Amino acid sequence: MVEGVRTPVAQRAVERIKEMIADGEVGPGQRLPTERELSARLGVSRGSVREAIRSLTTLGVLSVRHGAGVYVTALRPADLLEAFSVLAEVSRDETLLEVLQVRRMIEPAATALAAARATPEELDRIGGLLDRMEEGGRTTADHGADDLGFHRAVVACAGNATLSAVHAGLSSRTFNERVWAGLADEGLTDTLFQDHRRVHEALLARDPEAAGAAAAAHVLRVERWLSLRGGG
Amino acid sequence: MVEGVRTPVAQRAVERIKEMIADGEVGPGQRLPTERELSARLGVSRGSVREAIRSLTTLGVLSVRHGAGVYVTALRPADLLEAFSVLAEVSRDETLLEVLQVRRMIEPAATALAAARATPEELDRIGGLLDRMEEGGRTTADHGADDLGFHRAVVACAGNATLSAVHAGLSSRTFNERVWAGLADEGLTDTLFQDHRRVHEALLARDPEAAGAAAAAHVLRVERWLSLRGGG
DNA sequence: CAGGGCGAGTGGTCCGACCACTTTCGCACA
DNA sequence: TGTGCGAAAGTGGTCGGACCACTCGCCCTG
Repeated sequence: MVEGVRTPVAQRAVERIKEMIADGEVGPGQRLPTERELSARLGVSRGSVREAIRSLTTLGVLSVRHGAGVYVTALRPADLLEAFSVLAEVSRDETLLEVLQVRRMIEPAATALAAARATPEELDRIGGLLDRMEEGGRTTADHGADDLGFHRAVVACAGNATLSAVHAGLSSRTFNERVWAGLADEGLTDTLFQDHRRVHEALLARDPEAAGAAAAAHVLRVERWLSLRGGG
Repeated sequence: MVEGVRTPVAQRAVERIKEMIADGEVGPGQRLPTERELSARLGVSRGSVREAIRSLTTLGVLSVRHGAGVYVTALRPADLLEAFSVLAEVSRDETLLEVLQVRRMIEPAATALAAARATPEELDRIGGLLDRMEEGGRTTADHGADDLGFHRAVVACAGNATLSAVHAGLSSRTFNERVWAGLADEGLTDTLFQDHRRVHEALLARDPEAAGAAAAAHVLRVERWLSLRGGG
């Protein structure tokens, strides 16, 4: 025997469950066998089954309902990418620059798409977000959160759930708060507000190019601030 | 008491461990306390601690070494986005169109960056990939795998690990194999080879715009084929 | 027929035991 | 004195069983 590779039981259980889904034994939205039955069928302890389920739940493949059973999710990108948001959550400055660089690739294109596809209601709602954001009495932390909401709303208008999920993974509230606090120190809050208005106007005008350009300028502003602050 | 929200213990354990990392109590590469000690410190059973660890391991935040301990990963995007690759693995056709749309946003920009940053060695290697790919005797499945390698190599030249990780999550070998098989049926294999060559030439010429355009055309070709096949 | 309650079934959590693996340290040997 | 090996301690891996918390459906009651 030169095997040498001992795969953890829980890991194998993950594979087996994934197979059950891939083979169509259980489809999206359907219920998985009981933890106790899976335990018997896979020949592993219930604890290991639970670890496997926990793993797939974290990935957004399964969804657990206490007392009711374990279900396969709809397997939509949004389900699978929710976990993905830890990235921006634990990343550090060097990687934040990388993250922003990727956002600068995505957001302009997404915003351009939004200009073509956004519904009047969506545009209205975005305008409302901006109005509220510019009201007095809001902290920089609020601004960071509002900004996040604004960008997500815009990207959502593009009508691509995968895009929204990826974008969400590249954004984070805490990071945004830091950025807005930093930019406020330099008196750039109004400049950022203007960036937002410019995007909104381009969306209202159904002008993809202008929308994309406005979004690119906005992200670039943040990116430049971060790189200067980090470098010097 | 109108609380009503009973957070699962294991979930809270996840939060606590994430806090430990966010607060710098344990940094990247460092060892976490023992499962048994965490169990005591968090006031939950070892089983629940294990589920929490399993969850964070799945996310790429922790790494477990049997008999040696649990470690925090380097927390590089590549670590955190590995899990992300399940997306392309279990997605179905409708979402594949969304995925391709996102790739069409990313790849041109990434390829343009690569034109500016690629080292001669990298360009050489990419040329070698293309040579091998165009040799005789390769199946369409091989072509799909080769294509994946080509795109990943190009994106890697951009020098942005986050970008590479996101791109990897949006690509999948099995999907590529299907596409190349389908396109081969329509005699388009050579057209795709030409797409690749055009990208490579633009990289060699250090021409970002041409590189981006070539990449966009390539992805668009695949996207169009998929949407036509899906629609009719 | 409608309402409510009870019970079976499911996931949630805990405990304690033992196995598999890694690392370390001290002893015996050269 | 140096070195290599083996035992032991410590860590994660797995198991089994027990009990709690929650959901749902059946059945009894009015």
